[in-house]
Amino acid sequence: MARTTGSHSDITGPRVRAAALKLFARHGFAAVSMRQIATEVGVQAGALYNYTPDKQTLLFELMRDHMDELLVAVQDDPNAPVLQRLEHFVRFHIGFHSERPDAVFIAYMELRNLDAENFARIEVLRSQYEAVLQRILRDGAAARSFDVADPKIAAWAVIAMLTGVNTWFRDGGRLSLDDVQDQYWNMVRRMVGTV
Amino acid sequence: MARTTGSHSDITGPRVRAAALKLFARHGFAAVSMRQIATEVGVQAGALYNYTPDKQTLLFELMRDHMDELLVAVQDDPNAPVLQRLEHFVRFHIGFHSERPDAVFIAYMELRNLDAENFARIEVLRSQYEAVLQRILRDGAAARSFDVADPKIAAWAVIAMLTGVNTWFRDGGRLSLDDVQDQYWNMVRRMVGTV
DNA sequence: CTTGGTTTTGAACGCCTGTTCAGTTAAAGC
DNA sequence: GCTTTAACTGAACAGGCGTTCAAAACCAAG
Repeated sequence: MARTTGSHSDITGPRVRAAALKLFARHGFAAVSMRQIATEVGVQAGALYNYTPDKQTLLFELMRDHMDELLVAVQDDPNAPVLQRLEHFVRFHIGFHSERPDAVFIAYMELRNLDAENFARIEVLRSQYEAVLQRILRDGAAARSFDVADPKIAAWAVIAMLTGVNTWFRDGGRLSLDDVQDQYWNMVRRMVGTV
Repeated sequence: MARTTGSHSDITGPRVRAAALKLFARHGFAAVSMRQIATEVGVQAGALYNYTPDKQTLLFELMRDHMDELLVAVQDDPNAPVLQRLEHFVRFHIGFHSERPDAVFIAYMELRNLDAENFARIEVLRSQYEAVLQRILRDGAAARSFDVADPKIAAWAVIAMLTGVNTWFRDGGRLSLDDVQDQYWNMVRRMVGTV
């Protein structure tokens, strides 16, 4: 036996995913060819197929990995004060998403390029994330800490608003991440009618 | 002279744009071929070039027409009470966008498929629309009717939130358009700290 | 019914697509 | 230093791409 450890696949594999992530985010899944990804990695197109069975799976796994990371990272303590839980969620969402703009972009833009089965899988993960915020809003409404007519819609509204940050926020711009988190937390706090 | 009136181009032209709008929204600009559009129209691919110089221009004109319509339709009366101006904007945005989901989808998703020049043109139009809401928020802040720390960011937050409606709202669903407009107006009113 | 202009066809252009695979390269373990 | 095998190349496959254009079809006006 030879070449089991220290083989290049440990290096090339991540580089393939990184190149795909970058190019898909920049130009869109359908507009990027396997040869473009290969060139970015510094390899021939055929070599990519050591790391993914096909282009569709490459996209799906990028999205799934992103959603998995998101679900692991979001943490909600049901025993904490509900206002604090909401603040934590808002700051977390902005912070987490601002650190991986490419993955976020792909996760929101390339859903329609997934086949039906993969689409359904991603949708499950997305719903699980939304459910975290819905739970917070429902608990807050039940405790009369919040005044939200429809927690589902309020959750969608908050998430859309927070995710929108990624369209303009750039590190080193006019506002620091902290500034942005403060401002959005302020807006969300009012939005849910905190009493 | 012959065949000046009643010629087919008056019919085919709009049909080409309608087919492109539908297919671009469903599958994405890069994933749709000129032959697919032609099939949808019931014509050969070559015939499309009587109606657009190329695929890129077809996309650009769909986006430009949508933005033009939007800018004509949005109406803000600087002399009206500022709270009323904001309410009108919120209800208008939701109503206008819910009527043309395909065009909205394209306008937000296909920016990266525009060449640099066309991208810049669309960005100008988008800024003009954002400026309408910014003006309202600024006026409201100046009159101490609103409490907004940063009108630019508040405008982005509101627009992102409102545009998010299109990802889930379907006519004939659980909520009527009026319900949705009411709920979002409620959230926005609180968000800007109406006094 | 002919004329003249509009609209469409259908084939062709060169190039790019995702994917496969026999053959080459190179490094780790003996 | 030889063997083994993971990693990669480079060519090929069948098919699709955007776009062009001569020729045909079509239809209203004269």
